[in-house]
Amino acid sequence: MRRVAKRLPAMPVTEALLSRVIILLGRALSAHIDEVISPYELTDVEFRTLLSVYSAPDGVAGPSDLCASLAHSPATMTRIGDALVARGLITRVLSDQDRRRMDIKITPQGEELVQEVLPRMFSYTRELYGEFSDAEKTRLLGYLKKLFGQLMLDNPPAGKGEQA
Amino acid sequence: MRRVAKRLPAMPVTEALLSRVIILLGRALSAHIDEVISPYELTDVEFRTLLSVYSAPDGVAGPSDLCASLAHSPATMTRIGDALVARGLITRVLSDQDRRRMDIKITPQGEELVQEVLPRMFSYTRELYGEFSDAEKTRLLGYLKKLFGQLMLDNPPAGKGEQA
DNA sequence: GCGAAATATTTTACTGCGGAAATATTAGCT
DNA sequence: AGCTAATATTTCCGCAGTAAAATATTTCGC
Repeated sequence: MRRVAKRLPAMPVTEALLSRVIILLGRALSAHIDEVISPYELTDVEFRTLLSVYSAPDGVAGPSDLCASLAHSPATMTRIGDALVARGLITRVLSDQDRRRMDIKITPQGEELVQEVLPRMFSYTRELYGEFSDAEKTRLLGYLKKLFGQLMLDNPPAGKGEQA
Repeated sequence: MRRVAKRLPAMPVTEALLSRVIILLGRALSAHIDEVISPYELTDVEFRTLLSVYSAPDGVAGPSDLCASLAHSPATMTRIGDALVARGLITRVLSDQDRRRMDIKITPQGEELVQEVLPRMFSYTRELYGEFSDAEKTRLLGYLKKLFGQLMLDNPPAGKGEQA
């Protein structure tokens, strides 16, 4: 990147570097999540979907709810559901009130898996920010949120999921 | 996420939130890059490859160099090269010194494209950090680098490209 | 109540990105 | 010369995701 800067002096070096590092960090963090859940034969989106069901207000959610909060198409959500049902992690039955809908619930095995996986992520996450003081973490989060807000101004203000 | 925290009090909320926001930011930034280059009918990896060639030390690079610095497989790099050649943005000829290698050079049209696209990215990038003072940007970058360093300790220290 | 429009989900067919393995060619070493 | 390693390409395949059509059900206006 320095080499690019040499050829285009108008480049905002620090800012471009910031964006680049954020992108790389995002990828690395995603990759780590994949790694933690890979032994369970789940993809990241499957796991995140399971988490959404796990934490759903009444323990029930419909595919459309999950589509909205996870930003996937209905077709994708169907296949994710198939996978989770096949693994016995969720159940999917027709809703009594509205028989167009499906009621998705987590199974005991699903809860068990979540409660087994999340602590592993937590310990790694804690380790990751071990060198940060509480004040630093707070300040970093503030910066990131500010950036996020700026990014959502012009860009599609389409809700990126669960609103932090 | 708050709902998850309610069910698992052991969760490091701030830290998890930090990681989540970084991932989302990374995706949003990537999406914006895609958006800027989409009128040129180039994918992000094609554009990044073009940039690598643009800024290559002697204006020449081989597929294997690009593979290493952009973390792609040889097969992928061949196809990226095909696309860039088809658009007349690079040339790819057998090296004289080593006839296993290809010498990839950027064409005038390629340089033109880079010099047309980058300024657009720059102006957006500047805007993005408009609310940040120099000191804040520096501090943010410091935090992110610290995090990056921590992340590269345990994780595959496999070089993530051009070393910032 | 009954038909039309709206809603929720699934199915089908397709795209795009990326990689692994096999192949061909060449370089370097002894 | 002959063997091994390096370089790039081709072929084939898989994964993840979507759009649009198909299906089933509910809601609303009259």
